[in-house]
Amino acid sequence: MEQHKYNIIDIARLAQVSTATVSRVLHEKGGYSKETETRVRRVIAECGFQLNKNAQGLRTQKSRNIGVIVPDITNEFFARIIRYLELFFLKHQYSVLICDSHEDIEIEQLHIRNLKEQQVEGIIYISGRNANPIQESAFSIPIVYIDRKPEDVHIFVHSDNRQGGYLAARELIEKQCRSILFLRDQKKASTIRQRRSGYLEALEEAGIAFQESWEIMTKSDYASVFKTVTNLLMQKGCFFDGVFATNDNMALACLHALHAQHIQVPDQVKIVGFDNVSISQFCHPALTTITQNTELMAEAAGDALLKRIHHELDKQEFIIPVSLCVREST
Amino acid sequence: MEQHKYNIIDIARLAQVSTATVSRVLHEKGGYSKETETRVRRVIAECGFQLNKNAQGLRTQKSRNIGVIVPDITNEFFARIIRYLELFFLKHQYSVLICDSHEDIEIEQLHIRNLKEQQVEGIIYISGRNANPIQESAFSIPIVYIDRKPEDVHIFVHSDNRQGGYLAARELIEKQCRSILFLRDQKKASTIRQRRSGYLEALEEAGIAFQESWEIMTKSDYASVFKTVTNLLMQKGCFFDGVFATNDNMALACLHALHAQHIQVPDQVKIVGFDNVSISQFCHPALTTITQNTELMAEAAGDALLKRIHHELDKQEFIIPVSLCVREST
DNA sequence: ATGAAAGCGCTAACAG
DNA sequence: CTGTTAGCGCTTTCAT
Repeated sequence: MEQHKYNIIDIARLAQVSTATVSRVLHEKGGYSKETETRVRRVIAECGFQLNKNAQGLRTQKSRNIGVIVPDITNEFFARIIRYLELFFLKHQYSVLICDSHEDIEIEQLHIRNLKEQQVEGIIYISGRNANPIQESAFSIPIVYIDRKPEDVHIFVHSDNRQGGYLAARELIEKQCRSILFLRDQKKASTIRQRRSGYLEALEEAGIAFQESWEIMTKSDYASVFKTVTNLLMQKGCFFDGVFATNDNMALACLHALHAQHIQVPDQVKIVGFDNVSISQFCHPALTTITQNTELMAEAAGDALLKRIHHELDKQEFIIPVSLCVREST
Repeated sequence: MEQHKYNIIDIARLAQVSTATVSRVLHEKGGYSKETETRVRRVIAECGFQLNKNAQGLRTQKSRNIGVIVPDITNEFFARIIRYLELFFLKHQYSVLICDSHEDIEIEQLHIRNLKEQQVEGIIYISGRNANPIQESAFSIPIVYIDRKPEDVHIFVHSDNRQGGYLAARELIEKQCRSILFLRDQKKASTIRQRRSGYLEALEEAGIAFQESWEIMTKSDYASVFKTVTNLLMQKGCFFDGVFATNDNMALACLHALHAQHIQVPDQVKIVGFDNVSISQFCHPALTTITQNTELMAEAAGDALLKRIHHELDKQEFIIPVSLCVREST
């Protein structure tokens, strides 16, 4: 194959036209005859010409790049959103620059600096459960937030967490649970608050009085949850017959802790998780859980960002519906 | 904050120097007095000036971008490699453009076209277990392959799969297994072939004669593996006391299939997986597995690519050591 | 130690 | 329908 990299001037020369015409053909702007078009296209194909995005971006002041900042790409839930985001923007001829912040403020700053240098036209900020206190002003670039409500006014999209909490609790109640733990991350986040209120709503609807002792706070990693649940069992026995955990990993740790104490799931205790990541389907018994629609979330965020870039949107909140996925743990 | 975007000319004017000097300060090239330096730096800081990578790339013909193509970012093993790659290149002032091919040749082409337009200086191609037959020539851009041996000469890095297979089988043998299944993806891939040969080596070393019926081929998704193992159990009973699965997901499916037939792990059958993804640590019983060192893989690949870009490397194979992680399934 | 100026590849306004 | 040309922001050679 050709070693030399062709530019638009080479193409113009070879096709015996001006660079303007080549550019017009390239972008299907019209204003050229059928013959010139075919001639130009043929030369482009023959040379394997590729547009130089740097030059284009410099000239047009539009990079067609957008940045995505995520706390941990290794987390399946985030990875899924990113996947759909990429697909969405590919369709719209934008490139996506993915930045894993490792929940480290310095790395995040480095990434943001880089995104600005890359002239991104917009940023999607996925904060997830572990919201960092980032600076939001001082930003002339449009930002769409996923999963986290920023302090000042902005665009953000998130699941219908309240509904999720409600569906989870209702499922447990329908399966005859009367003492339902709310096993949650100790961090305070709007997502958790919303899930809690849905859970409370379902309890109330069923005429079940919420007990303070049902709300179990813990660090959200597997080992911590396992220990918390085990301690609970040791100290107070199995005084509950249902658990709503605020994510699948916590639900799984809870499941194993119960199992280790010879408590049967779902016979003695039923469990509902949140997220519907693959682990919930491949554990034993498979977890009933709340599905967050990552595809819809990504599309809503992408749409919103594009609109924002084109000044067709100022501020808005997008709430993505969730659904109950019943498996073996209830 | 300032709304206007400053460029190097603005800075030059404000600092009463030429753009050349600003550029020199920016890149610490020397050739300026202490005073000018401080003056320039102050202006830069005050304005929040950010370099324009498009212009820089255009002028220098170096984008400082590298592309990473991956079949599925949702797969934790790949996601971990990406994470480390990002970190590595961040350190080296390169941006990483991550492309999820969805194992779809068309999407991959789109991504490759985009990477070329972005003027990437190199590409890291992670093919994983599901190698696509991609075009490798017709490429003037340096490529480093991870996990897959390309047909023509190139740079590639992969785990010591043979050693992994050997360690897995030896662990099983040491724990008194004498009939050890090799549960593998039906696809033929160099990684699997290597793991197989390590497994055979360990058997031979222990004086165990390999039986054809021990090699179980199956599609690698959870449901298929579950079905395959279940069928095996139905038809031939539990004629084995150990299983070496070529990845953790398969090992997990096997574990659950055994469990469903009331076969105890590790009492009756012991299992070793491969990869050491988080699921292997959070399942019950936790899986003994072979750890692939994703960090080292990423660093080797990054190093190699950088060297290749600077013409300091032509062709080479990098083999990354693996290790045995003993947990509860053996 | 510093500045002037050319030019990277492309687009778009303007001229014809 | 097509061409000419200025200029996007930056680096770098050559002068001074």
